[in-house]
Amino acid sequence: MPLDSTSSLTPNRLLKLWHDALLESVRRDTPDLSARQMSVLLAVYVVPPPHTVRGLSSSMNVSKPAITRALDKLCALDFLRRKPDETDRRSIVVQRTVKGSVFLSDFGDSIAESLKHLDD
Amino acid sequence: MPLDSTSSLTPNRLLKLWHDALLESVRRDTPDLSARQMSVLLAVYVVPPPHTVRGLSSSMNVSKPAITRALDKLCALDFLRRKPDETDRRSIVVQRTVKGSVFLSDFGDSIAESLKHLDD
DNA sequence: CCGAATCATTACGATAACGTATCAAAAATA
DNA sequence: TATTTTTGATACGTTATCGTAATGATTCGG
Repeated sequence: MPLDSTSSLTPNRLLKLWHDALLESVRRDTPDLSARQMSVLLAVYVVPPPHTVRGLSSSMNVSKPAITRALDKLCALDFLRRKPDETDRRSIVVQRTVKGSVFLSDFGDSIAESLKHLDD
Repeated sequence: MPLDSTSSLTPNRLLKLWHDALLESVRRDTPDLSARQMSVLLAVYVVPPPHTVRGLSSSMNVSKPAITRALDKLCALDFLRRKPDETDRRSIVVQRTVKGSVFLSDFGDSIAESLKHLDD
């Protein structure tokens, strides 16, 4: 029997999954990112490149300065990297880093763990 | 074939699910809660009562003033309610509200929707 | 009883994030 | 080439949250 046929992921159970995984990340000493910051980070790792400030801004429906600030923090954490766009030097390209990959990979594992113990 | 046997919820796919659902909540005009605030709200709705400040504080590994402040915001939104504990009048009991139930119910539906379209 | 412990909250100064307006630099347009 | 547009970043004042330390109220223990 496949692991995911954890009875059926109803909205209520998904809410519990969200709670468990979120609680784990709040408890841990991991850098606590706002919803926006986390959303930016995930976008870069989950959505195919390239990623620019204006692209993230429009897809998230958030002002450009807010994206710039989120990038400031995520770059300071070394979770993302800004790289000048050679073809259009007004733009920058947001890239992944090893540290960011590890952070999100751990987070993904944490969600999977929460899913595994959803009935405990 | 059950809906949830969506191939198999690997950590990477769970990360994408998290991204999609989080993006939806960032995009929407819904009140944006910090991770801690969301965690408090979810705890009250997902974990069996009773809920007190000290209980939330210790389970989340967060200072009591931080919980009080989160409650300030969540009560202002009418997502939670403080009720004096009759048996021990030093304590308060945190309770659910209709508005909070609706908010979380909608959020659960949103996650379910993201799960449904995980492969789009 | 009366001091000590426990509960939630408030005070405080520091830090972080917000939105709007503006900026310099580069590109597109004319 | 001169003007306009676009891009990402900064400036500015405001609001929100933080952690530590106190505060008032209540309960517990001797």
